[in-house]
Amino acid sequence: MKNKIPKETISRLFTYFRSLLCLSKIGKKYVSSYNLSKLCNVNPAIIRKDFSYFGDFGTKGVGYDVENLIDEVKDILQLEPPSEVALAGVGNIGKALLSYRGFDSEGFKIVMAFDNDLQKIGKKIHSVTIENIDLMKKRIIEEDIKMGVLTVPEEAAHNVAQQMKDAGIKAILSFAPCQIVMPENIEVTCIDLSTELSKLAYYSYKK
Amino acid sequence: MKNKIPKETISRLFTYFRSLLCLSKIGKKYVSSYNLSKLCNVNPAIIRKDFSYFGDFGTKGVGYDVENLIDEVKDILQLEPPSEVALAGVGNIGKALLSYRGFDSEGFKIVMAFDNDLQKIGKKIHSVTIENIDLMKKRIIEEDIKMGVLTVPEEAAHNVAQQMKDAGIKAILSFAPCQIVMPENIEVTCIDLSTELSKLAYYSYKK
DNA sequence: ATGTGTGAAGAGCTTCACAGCC
DNA sequence: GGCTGTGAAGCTCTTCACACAT
Repeated sequence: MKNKIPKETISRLFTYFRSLLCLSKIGKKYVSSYNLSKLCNVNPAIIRKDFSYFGDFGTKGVGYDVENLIDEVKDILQLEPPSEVALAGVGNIGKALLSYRGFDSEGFKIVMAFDNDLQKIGKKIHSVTIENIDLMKKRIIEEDIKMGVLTVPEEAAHNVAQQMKDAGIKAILSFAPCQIVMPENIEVTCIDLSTELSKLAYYSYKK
Repeated sequence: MKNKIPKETISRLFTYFRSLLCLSKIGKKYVSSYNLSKLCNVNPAIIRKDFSYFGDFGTKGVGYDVENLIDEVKDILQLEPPSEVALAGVGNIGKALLSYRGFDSEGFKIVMAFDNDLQKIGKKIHSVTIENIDLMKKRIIEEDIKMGVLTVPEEAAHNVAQQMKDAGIKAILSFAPCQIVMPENIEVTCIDLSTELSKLAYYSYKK
Protein backbone atom coordinates (compact mmCIF):
# COMPACT_ATOMS: atom_id res chain seq x y z
CA MET A 1 0.00 0.00 0.00
CA LYS A 2 2.90 2.41 0.63
CA ASN A 3 4.56 1.72 -2.71
CA LYS A 4 6.11 4.26 -5.01
CA ILE A 5 3.66 7.06 -5.61
CA PRO A 6 3.69 8.51 -9.13
CA LYS A 7 4.26 12.22 -9.09
CA GLU A 8 1.32 12.58 -11.44
CA THR A 9 -0.76 11.24 -8.60
CA ILE A 10 0.22 14.18 -6.45
CA SER A 11 -0.68 16.60 -9.23
CA ARG A 12 -4.05 14.98 -9.65
CA LEU A 13 -4.78 15.10 -5.93
CA PHE A 14 -4.79 18.88 -6.22
CA THR A 15 -7.32 18.65 -9.02
CA TYR A 16 -9.50 16.30 -7.01
CA PHE A 17 -9.23 18.63 -4.06
CA ARG A 18 -10.62 21.55 -6.06
CA SER A 19 -13.53 19.50 -7.32
CA LEU A 20 -14.25 18.06 -3.90
CA LEU A 21 -14.49 21.56 -2.45
CA CYS A 22 -17.05 22.38 -5.14
CA LEU A 23 -19.05 19.25 -4.32
CA SER A 24 -18.90 20.11 -0.65
CA LYS A 25 -20.13 23.62 -1.36
CA ILE A 26 -23.22 22.34 -3.17
CA GLY A 27 -23.89 19.94 -0.34
CA LYS A 28 -23.00 16.61 -2.00
CA LYS A 29 -22.46 13.90 0.62
CA TYR A 30 -20.94 11.12 -1.51
CA VAL A 31 -19.16 10.93 -4.82
CA SER A 32 -18.14 7.95 -6.97
CA SER A 33 -14.90 7.71 -8.87
CA TYR A 34 -17.01 7.86 -12.01
CA ASN A 35 -18.69 11.14 -11.12
CA LEU A 36 -15.44 12.65 -9.95
CA SER A 37 -13.88 11.57 -13.22
CA LYS A 38 -16.35 13.68 -15.15
CA LEU A 39 -15.52 16.74 -13.06
CA CYS A 40 -11.77 16.29 -13.30
CA ASN A 41 -11.38 14.76 -16.72
CA VAL A 42 -9.49 11.80 -15.31
CA ASN A 43 -10.15 8.07 -15.83
CA PRO A 44 -12.09 6.59 -12.86
CA ALA A 45 -9.63 3.71 -12.44
CA ILE A 46 -6.84 6.22 -11.97
CA ILE A 47 -8.80 8.09 -9.37
CA ARG A 48 -9.40 4.92 -7.37
CA LYS A 49 -5.79 3.90 -7.65
CA ASP A 50 -4.57 7.36 -6.68
CA PHE A 51 -6.57 7.30 -3.47
CA SER A 52 -5.70 3.68 -2.77
CA TYR A 53 -2.02 4.60 -2.48
CA PHE A 54 -2.90 6.36 0.74
CA GLY A 55 -5.62 4.19 2.22
CA ASP A 56 -9.08 2.73 1.73
CA PHE A 57 -11.12 5.89 1.73
CA GLY A 58 -14.15 4.63 -0.17
CA THR A 59 -17.11 2.41 0.59
CA LYS A 60 -17.91 -0.30 -1.94
CA GLY A 61 -21.26 0.20 -3.57
CA VAL A 62 -21.46 3.76 -2.27
CA GLY A 63 -18.43 5.82 -3.21
CA TYR A 64 -16.39 8.32 -1.24
CA ASP A 65 -17.61 10.50 1.61
CA VAL A 66 -16.88 14.02 0.34
CA GLU A 67 -16.04 15.69 3.64
CA ASN A 68 -13.94 12.82 4.80
CA LEU A 69 -12.06 12.70 1.50
CA ILE A 70 -11.36 16.42 1.68
CA ASP A 71 -9.75 15.92 5.06
CA GLU A 72 -7.69 12.98 3.85
CA VAL A 73 -6.43 14.90 0.83
CA LYS A 74 -5.62 17.93 2.96
CA ASP A 75 -3.59 15.65 5.12
CA ILE A 76 -1.77 13.92 2.27
CA LEU A 77 -0.89 17.20 0.59
CA GLN A 78 0.03 18.79 3.88
CA LEU A 79 -2.00 21.86 3.11
CA GLU A 80 -2.04 22.82 6.77
CA PRO A 81 -0.42 24.75 8.19
CA PRO A 82 0.27 26.79 5.02
CA SER A 83 3.92 27.25 4.00
CA GLU A 84 5.24 30.76 4.14
CA VAL A 85 6.53 32.09 0.83
CA ALA A 86 8.75 35.01 -0.16
CA LEU A 87 8.14 36.68 -3.51
CA ALA A 88 10.75 38.59 -5.50
CA GLY A 89 9.70 40.96 -8.27
CA VAL A 90 6.42 42.83 -8.00
CA GLY A 91 5.68 43.21 -11.69
CA ASN A 92 2.44 42.08 -13.25
CA ILE A 93 2.77 38.41 -12.40
CA GLY A 94 4.05 39.21 -8.94
CA LYS A 95 1.06 41.47 -8.36
CA ALA A 96 -1.28 38.81 -9.69
CA LEU A 97 0.04 36.30 -7.20
CA LEU A 98 -0.08 38.77 -4.32
CA SER A 99 -3.64 39.70 -5.19
CA TYR A 100 -4.84 36.17 -5.59
CA ARG A 101 -7.31 35.14 -2.89
CA GLY A 102 -8.31 31.73 -1.77
CA PHE A 103 -4.73 30.93 -0.92
CA ASP A 104 -5.73 30.10 2.63
CA SER A 105 -7.11 26.71 1.69
CA GLU A 106 -4.28 26.05 -0.72
CA GLY A 107 -1.33 25.29 1.49
CA PHE A 108 0.74 28.44 1.31
CA LYS A 109 0.81 32.13 2.06
CA ILE A 110 2.96 34.86 0.57
CA VAL A 111 4.32 36.66 3.61
CA MET A 112 6.92 38.95 2.10
CA ALA A 113 7.56 40.64 -1.24
CA PHE A 114 10.62 42.39 -2.64
CA ASP A 115 11.40 44.70 -5.52
CA ASN A 116 14.18 47.07 -6.54
CA ASP A 117 11.82 49.82 -7.72
CA LEU A 118 11.82 52.61 -5.13
CA GLN A 119 8.36 53.64 -6.32
CA LYS A 120 7.01 50.27 -5.23
CA ILE A 121 8.91 49.79 -1.98
CA GLY A 122 6.73 50.58 1.01
CA LYS A 123 3.47 50.02 -0.86
CA LYS A 124 1.12 47.39 0.38
CA ILE A 125 -0.68 44.70 -1.62
CA HIS A 126 -3.15 42.52 0.25
CA SER A 127 -1.48 43.08 3.62
CA VAL A 128 2.05 42.45 2.31
CA THR A 129 4.37 45.47 2.31
CA ILE A 130 6.87 45.54 -0.53
CA GLU A 131 10.43 45.69 0.77
CA ASN A 132 13.77 46.57 -0.78
CA ILE A 133 15.24 43.58 -2.54
CA ASP A 134 18.66 44.38 -1.05
CA LEU A 135 17.23 43.26 2.28
CA MET A 136 15.78 40.02 0.91
CA LYS A 137 18.46 37.63 2.05
CA LYS A 138 18.52 39.04 5.57
CA ARG A 139 14.73 39.02 5.89
CA ILE A 140 14.33 35.47 4.58
CA ILE A 141 16.87 34.23 7.08
CA GLU A 142 15.23 36.21 9.91
CA GLU A 143 11.82 34.71 9.25
CA ASP A 144 13.18 31.31 8.28
CA ILE A 145 11.27 31.15 4.97
CA LYS A 146 11.81 28.03 2.88
CA MET A 147 9.95 28.81 -0.36
CA GLY A 148 10.52 31.53 -2.93
CA VAL A 149 8.69 32.80 -5.99
CA LEU A 150 10.71 34.41 -8.74
CA THR A 151 8.79 36.96 -10.78
CA VAL A 152 11.70 39.15 -11.75
CA PRO A 153 12.84 39.86 -15.34
CA GLU A 154 15.02 37.29 -17.05
CA GLU A 155 18.24 39.26 -16.61
CA ALA A 156 17.81 39.35 -12.82
CA ALA A 157 16.59 35.78 -12.41
CA HIS A 158 19.89 34.01 -11.80
CA ASN A 159 21.17 36.57 -9.38
CA VAL A 160 18.00 36.65 -7.28
CA ALA A 161 17.72 32.84 -7.33
CA GLN A 162 21.27 32.67 -6.04
CA GLN A 163 20.42 35.01 -3.19
CA MET A 164 17.43 32.87 -2.31
CA LYS A 165 19.65 29.82 -2.23
CA ASP A 166 22.13 31.60 0.01
CA ALA A 167 19.28 32.53 2.32
CA GLY A 168 18.40 28.88 2.75
CA ILE A 169 15.35 28.64 0.47
CA LYS A 170 14.52 25.01 -0.40
CA ALA A 171 12.00 25.46 -3.22
CA ILE A 172 11.67 28.01 -6.01
CA LEU A 173 8.85 28.67 -8.42
CA SER A 174 10.16 30.73 -11.30
CA PHE A 175 8.30 32.56 -14.02
CA ALA A 176 11.44 33.74 -15.77
CA PRO A 177 11.72 32.45 -19.34
CA CYS A 178 14.95 30.60 -18.68
CA GLN A 179 16.35 27.59 -16.89
CA ILE A 180 17.24 28.19 -13.26
CA VAL A 181 20.20 26.00 -12.36
CA MET A 182 20.26 24.99 -8.70
CA PRO A 183 21.81 22.16 -6.72
CA GLU A 184 19.86 18.88 -6.42
CA ASN A 185 18.59 19.65 -2.95
CA ILE A 186 16.66 22.72 -4.08
CA GLU A 187 13.37 22.03 -5.83
CA VAL A 188 12.81 24.30 -8.84
CA THR A 189 9.72 24.65 -11.00
CA CYS A 190 9.80 26.94 -14.01
CA ILE A 191 6.61 28.14 -15.60
CA ASP A 192 7.25 29.89 -18.84
CA LEU A 193 4.05 31.52 -19.98
CA SER A 194 5.16 32.03 -23.52
CA THR A 195 6.26 28.43 -23.90
CA GLU A 196 2.87 27.29 -22.67
CA LEU A 197 1.25 29.40 -25.34
CA SER A 198 3.57 28.06 -28.01
CA LYS A 199 2.83 24.50 -26.96
CA LEU A 200 -0.85 25.15 -27.23
CA ALA A 201 -0.35 26.61 -30.68
CA TYR A 202 1.48 23.47 -31.67
CA TYR A 203 -1.23 21.16 -30.44
CA SER A 204 -4.03 23.16 -31.97
CA TYR A 205 -2.39 22.89 -35.38
CA LYS A 206 -2.42 19.11 -35.09
CA LYS A 207 -6.22 18.91 -34.98
CA MET B 1 11.49 7.30 -38.05
CA LYS B 2 8.01 8.83 -38.07
CA ASN B 3 6.81 6.75 -35.12
CA LYS B 4 4.70 7.97 -32.26
CA ILE B 5 6.28 11.09 -30.81
CA PRO B 6 6.01 11.42 -27.02
CA LYS B 7 4.37 14.66 -26.06
CA GLU B 8 7.18 15.21 -23.59
CA THR B 9 9.43 15.39 -26.62
CA ILE B 10 7.50 18.38 -27.90
CA SER B 11 7.77 20.10 -24.53
CA ARG B 12 11.48 19.52 -24.44
CA LEU B 13 11.96 20.87 -27.96
CA PHE B 14 10.85 24.24 -26.65
CA THR B 15 13.47 24.03 -23.92
CA TYR B 16 16.15 23.08 -26.42
CA PHE B 17 15.04 25.94 -28.63
CA ARG B 18 15.58 28.48 -25.85
CA SER B 19 19.05 27.15 -25.10
CA LEU B 20 19.97 26.97 -28.77
CA LEU B 21 19.09 30.64 -29.18
CA CYS B 22 21.43 31.43 -26.28
CA LEU B 23 24.22 29.39 -27.87
CA SER B 24 23.64 31.13 -31.17
CA LYS B 25 23.78 34.52 -29.46
CA ILE B 26 27.21 33.80 -27.99
CA GLY B 27 28.43 32.57 -31.36
CA LYS B 28 28.67 28.83 -30.71
CA LYS B 29 28.83 26.91 -33.97
CA TYR B 30 28.31 23.32 -32.77
CA VAL B 31 26.84 21.70 -29.69
CA SER B 32 26.89 18.10 -28.50
CA SER B 33 23.96 16.38 -26.84
CA TYR B 34 26.10 16.28 -23.73
CA ASN B 35 26.65 20.03 -23.62
CA LEU B 36 23.04 20.76 -24.42
CA SER B 37 22.05 18.39 -21.63
CA LYS B 38 23.89 20.54 -19.12
CA LEU B 39 22.06 23.65 -20.30
CA CYS B 40 18.63 22.04 -20.32
CA ASN B 41 18.90 19.59 -17.46
CA VAL B 42 17.92 16.69 -19.71
CA ASN B 43 19.70 13.36 -20.24
CA PRO B 44 21.83 13.42 -23.44
CA ALA B 45 20.33 10.16 -24.73
CA ILE B 46 16.90 11.72 -24.56
CA ILE B 47 18.08 14.75 -26.47
CA ARG B 48 19.47 12.57 -29.23
CA LYS B 49 16.33 10.48 -29.38
CA ASP B 50 14.10 13.53 -29.40
CA PHE B 51 15.85 14.96 -32.43
CA SER B 52 16.08 11.59 -34.14
CA TYR B 53 12.27 11.40 -34.31
CA PHE B 54 12.43 14.16 -36.87
CA GLY B 55 15.60 13.42 -38.80
CA ASP B 56 19.34 12.98 -38.62
CA PHE B 57 20.34 16.48 -37.67
CA GLY B 58 23.70 15.73 -36.09
CA THR B 59 27.15 14.80 -37.32
CA LYS B 60 28.85 11.86 -35.64
CA GLY B 61 31.98 12.88 -33.81
CA VAL B 62 31.04 16.55 -34.07
CA GLY B 63 27.59 17.26 -32.68
CA TYR B 64 24.79 19.47 -33.94
CA ASP B 65 25.16 22.59 -36.04
CA VAL B 66 23.51 25.23 -33.87
CA GLU B 67 22.02 27.42 -36.61
CA ASN B 68 20.81 24.46 -38.58
CA LEU B 69 19.22 22.90 -35.53
CA ILE B 70 17.44 26.14 -34.69
CA ASP B 71 15.90 26.12 -38.13
CA GLU B 72 14.87 22.49 -37.86
CA VAL B 73 13.24 23.03 -34.47
CA LYS B 74 11.47 26.15 -35.71
CA ASP B 75 10.11 24.03 -38.49
CA ILE B 76 9.02 21.14 -36.29
CA LEU B 77 7.29 23.39 -33.80
CA GLN B 78 5.79 25.47 -36.57
CA LEU B 79 6.86 28.68 -34.90
CA GLU B 80 6.45 30.57 -38.14
CA PRO B 81 4.25 32.27 -39.03
CA PRO B 82 3.14 33.07 -35.46
CA SER B 83 -0.41 32.13 -34.48
CA GLU B 84 -2.70 35.00 -33.71
CA VAL B 85 -4.16 34.93 -30.23
CA ALA B 86 -7.11 36.69 -28.57
CA LEU B 87 -6.86 37.47 -24.86
CA ALA B 88 -9.82 37.92 -22.53
CA GLY B 89 -9.40 39.63 -19.19
CA VAL B 90 -6.81 42.37 -18.80
CA GLY B 91 -6.06 41.93 -15.10
CA ASN B 92 -2.56 41.40 -13.78
CA ILE B 93 -1.86 38.18 -15.63
CA GLY B 94 -3.47 39.51 -18.78
CA LYS B 95 -1.29 42.60 -18.59
CA ALA B 96 1.79 40.47 -17.95
CA LEU B 97 1.15 38.47 -21.10
CA LEU B 98 0.43 41.56 -23.17
CA SER B 99 3.61 43.22 -21.93
CA TYR B 100 5.79 40.21 -22.48
CA ARG B 101 8.36 40.76 -25.19
CA GLY B 102 10.26 38.22 -27.20
CA PHE B 103 7.05 36.71 -28.42
CA ASP B 104 8.10 37.21 -32.01
CA SER B 105 10.38 34.22 -32.02
CA GLU B 106 7.98 32.15 -29.98
CA GLY B 107 5.28 31.16 -32.40
CA PHE B 108 2.41 33.40 -31.44
CA LYS B 109 1.23 36.98 -31.18
CA ILE B 110 -1.55 38.45 -29.07
CA VAL B 111 -3.49 40.53 -31.57
CA MET B 112 -6.60 41.45 -29.57
CA ALA B 113 -7.55 41.89 -25.92
CA PHE B 114 -10.93 42.23 -24.24
CA ASP B 115 -12.22 43.33 -20.87
CA ASN B 116 -15.54 44.41 -19.35
CA ASP B 117 -14.04 47.29 -17.38
CA LEU B 118 -14.97 50.55 -19.12
CA GLN B 119 -11.89 52.18 -17.54
CA LYS B 120 -9.67 49.79 -19.45
CA ILE B 121 -11.49 49.68 -22.77
CA GLY B 122 -9.77 51.87 -25.33
CA LYS B 123 -6.41 51.79 -23.57
CA LYS B 124 -3.43 50.40 -25.38
CA ILE B 125 -0.84 47.93 -24.11
CA HIS B 126 2.06 47.16 -26.42
CA SER B 127 0.15 48.11 -29.56
CA VAL B 128 -2.96 46.14 -28.63
CA THR B 129 -6.07 48.22 -27.90
CA ILE B 130 -8.36 46.78 -25.24
CA GLU B 131 -11.86 46.24 -26.60
CA ASN B 132 -15.24 45.63 -25.01
CA ILE B 133 -15.70 41.99 -24.21
CA ASP B 134 -19.25 42.12 -25.56
CA LEU B 135 -17.71 42.43 -29.01
CA MET B 136 -15.31 39.53 -28.53
CA LYS B 137 -17.23 36.86 -30.40
CA LYS B 138 -17.85 39.09 -33.38
CA ARG B 139 -14.22 40.25 -33.53
CA ILE B 140 -12.75 36.77 -33.23
CA ILE B 141 -14.92 35.58 -36.08
CA GLU B 142 -14.06 38.64 -38.20
CA GLU B 143 -10.33 38.09 -37.81
CA ASP B 144 -10.59 34.30 -37.88
CA ILE B 145 -8.57 33.81 -34.66
CA LYS B 146 -8.09 30.22 -33.53
CA MET B 147 -6.42 30.59 -30.13
CA GLY B 148 -7.65 32.21 -26.95
CA VAL B 149 -6.14 33.07 -23.58
CA LEU B 150 -8.44 33.21 -20.57
CA THR B 151 -7.24 35.55 -17.83
CA VAL B 152 -10.64 36.43 -16.40
CA PRO B 153 -11.77 35.75 -12.81
CA GLU B 154 -13.05 32.29 -11.97
CA GLU B 155 -16.71 33.28 -11.98
CA ALA B 156 -16.49 34.54 -15.59
CA ALA B 157 -14.31 31.74 -16.91
CA HIS B 158 -16.95 29.31 -18.13
CA ASN B 159 -19.02 31.95 -19.80
CA VAL B 160 -16.10 33.52 -21.66
CA ALA B 161 -14.72 30.11 -22.64
CA GLN B 162 -18.12 29.25 -24.08
CA GLN B 163 -18.11 32.44 -26.15
CA MET B 164 -14.66 31.59 -27.45
CA LYS B 165 -15.89 28.16 -28.46
CA ASP B 166 -18.88 29.69 -30.23
CA ALA B 167 -16.53 32.01 -32.07
CA GLY B 168 -14.62 29.04 -33.46
CA ILE B 169 -11.57 29.08 -31.19
CA LYS B 170 -9.66 25.76 -31.31
CA ALA B 171 -7.28 26.12 -28.38
CA ILE B 172 -7.59 27.80 -25.01
CA LEU B 173 -4.98 28.59 -22.38
CA SER B 174 -6.72 29.28 -19.10
CA PHE B 175 -5.35 30.77 -15.90
CA ALA B 176 -8.63 30.43 -14.03
CA PRO B 177 -8.37 28.20 -10.97
CA CYS B 178 -10.95 25.73 -12.25
CA GLN B 179 -11.45 23.06 -14.86
CA ILE B 180 -12.64 24.34 -18.22
CA VAL B 181 -14.87 21.72 -19.82
CA MET B 182 -14.76 21.78 -23.60
CA PRO B 183 -15.51 19.29 -26.36
CA GLU B 184 -12.72 16.93 -27.46
CA ASN B 185 -11.87 18.96 -30.53
CA ILE B 186 -10.87 22.02 -28.52
CA GLU B 187 -7.47 21.89 -26.88
CA VAL B 188 -7.46 23.29 -23.35
CA THR B 189 -4.51 23.93 -21.03
CA CYS B 190 -5.14 25.17 -17.54
CA ILE B 191 -2.38 26.78 -15.53
CA ASP B 192 -3.37 27.30 -11.97
CA LEU B 193 -0.74 29.41 -10.29
CA SER B 194 -1.82 28.56 -6.79
CA THR B 195 -1.80 24.83 -7.46
CA GLU B 196 1.73 25.14 -8.81
CA LEU B 197 2.80 26.81 -5.61
CA SER B 198 1.08 24.16 -3.51
CA LYS B 199 2.78 21.40 -5.47
CA LEU B 200 6.12 23.00 -4.87
CA ALA B 201 5.36 23.26 -1.16
CA TYR B 202 4.56 19.57 -1.15
CA TYR B 203 7.78 18.60 -2.86
CA SER B 204 9.94 20.82 -0.73
CA TYR B 205 8.60 19.14 2.41
CA LYS B 206 9.72 15.79 1.06
CA LYS B 207 13.37 16.79 1.02
C1' DA C 1 -27.27 -3.55 -8.36
C1' DT C 2 -23.52 -0.48 -7.48
C1' DG C 3 -18.94 0.91 -6.97
C1' DT C 4 -14.33 0.16 -4.60
C1' DG C 5 -9.63 -1.89 -4.49
C1' DT C 6 -6.17 -4.28 -6.97
C1' DG C 7 -3.28 -7.83 -9.52
C1' DA C 8 -2.08 -8.33 -14.16
C1' DA C 9 -1.64 -6.70 -18.73
C1' DG C 10 -0.59 -2.99 -21.60
C1' DA C 11 1.21 1.40 -23.18
C1' DG C 12 4.53 4.91 -23.14
C1' DC C 13 8.79 6.97 -22.00
C1' DT C 14 13.67 6.73 -20.51
C1' DT C 15 18.09 4.79 -20.14
C1' DC C 16 21.63 1.78 -21.62
C1' DA C 17 25.13 0.42 -24.51
C1' DC C 18 27.21 0.00 -28.65
C1' DA C 19 27.75 -0.03 -33.82
C1' DG C 20 28.98 3.15 -37.08
C1' DC C 21 30.69 7.46 -38.90
C1' DC C 22 33.66 11.72 -38.53
C1' DG D 1 39.21 9.79 -29.89
C1' DG D 2 34.50 11.91 -30.08
C1' DC D 3 29.71 11.84 -30.77
C1' DT D 4 25.44 10.45 -33.06
C1' DG D 5 21.54 7.30 -33.90
C1' DT D 6 19.07 3.38 -32.29
C1' DG D 7 17.55 -1.41 -30.99
C1' DA D 8 16.81 -3.57 -26.66
C1' DA D 9 16.11 -3.45 -21.80
C1' DG D 10 14.14 -1.28 -18.01
C1' DC D 11 11.04 1.51 -15.68
C1' DT D 12 6.86 4.03 -14.71
C1' DC D 13 2.25 4.98 -15.21
C1' DT D 14 -2.37 3.72 -17.03
C1' DT D 15 -6.03 0.72 -18.16
C1' DC D 16 -8.49 -3.47 -17.74
C1' DA D 17 -11.31 -6.62 -15.52
C1' DC D 18 -13.06 -8.77 -11.76
C1' DA D 19 -13.39 -10.31 -6.81
C1' DC D 20 -15.59 -8.52 -3.11
C1' DA D 21 -18.22 -5.49 0.01
C1' DT D 22 -22.63 -2.99 0.78
